[in-house]
Amino acid sequence: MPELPEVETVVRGLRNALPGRTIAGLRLGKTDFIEDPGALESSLPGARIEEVRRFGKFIGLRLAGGAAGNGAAAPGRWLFVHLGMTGRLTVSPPEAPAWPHTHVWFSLDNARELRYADPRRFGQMRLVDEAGLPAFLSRLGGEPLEVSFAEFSGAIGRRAMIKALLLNQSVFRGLGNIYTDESLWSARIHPRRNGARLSAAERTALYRAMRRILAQAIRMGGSSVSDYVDSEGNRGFFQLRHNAYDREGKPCRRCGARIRRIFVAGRSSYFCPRCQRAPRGRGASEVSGRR
DNA sequence: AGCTCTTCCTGAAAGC
DNA sequence: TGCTTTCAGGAAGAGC
Repeated sequence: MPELPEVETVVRGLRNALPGRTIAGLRLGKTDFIEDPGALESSLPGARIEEVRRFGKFIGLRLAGGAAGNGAAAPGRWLFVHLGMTGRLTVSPPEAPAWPHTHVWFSLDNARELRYADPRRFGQMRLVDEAGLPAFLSRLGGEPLEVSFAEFSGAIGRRAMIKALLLNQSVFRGLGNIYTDESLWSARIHPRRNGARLSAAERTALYRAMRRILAQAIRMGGSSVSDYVDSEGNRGFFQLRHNAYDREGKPCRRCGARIRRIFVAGRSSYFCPRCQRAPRGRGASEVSGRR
């Protein structure tokens, strides 16, 4: 599942290949994950890719030129790509075999292809013009690696389970199931703890853990637990360092207790029942079913 | 405000 | 062995 470190890795790769290139043409397969497929087809050919940026889990390609639809020069705009769970955005020679479920092919002006493959099509692709950018960004919280401790502390000081807060993209943008579980394990905080009830020491530990883990994961090229590969098709290695995520029944690397899995905020949550003490009240460590 | 439930979709894994 | 069923999960929307 691509989260912040995986998307950052993809973006760094795309930065080596895309800026300055012009989109010569594009071909679409299934389009139900694209907000307005017609807009892509009619206006992207001829557009130049100026910049590649990451906004949380979104990959943003800043474009200039291309058709505006009425013959006038197109305004600046962004093509946003979200990889969902199984999306892959890669650059390859046109003759290279495509992954199964490739649905978008952008031919570039240097005989390379930018391709988007996504078996489950939980990804997204949409065009946003400059005027729409503030509205797009307003739905997203701060970047986890850029917010100050004061901002972090304020954002999680809410009456909701800390796991739900960290996953909520309007609180912070870019965290997903893997990095929330890893951060909470590292900071010894149970996923069902109430954000507003975390002590200053716990908030500090969580802030530091989150930053350290994200930075380390980026250095290792992200976690490849599902279909994730970078822009060149390579897998990441951080999955080898996971301490909690996907380790149900395995010994905690800190205390030896068995890692458990419960559902919190509608997601699997892996944690150590000994290191991460449940909040007082209901049996928060009981394994609950879903649906 | 914030929770649960549902929907989207496919392939891997479990079940029979 | 082989076919069928179950299920995970990011985001968004509905309903409570």
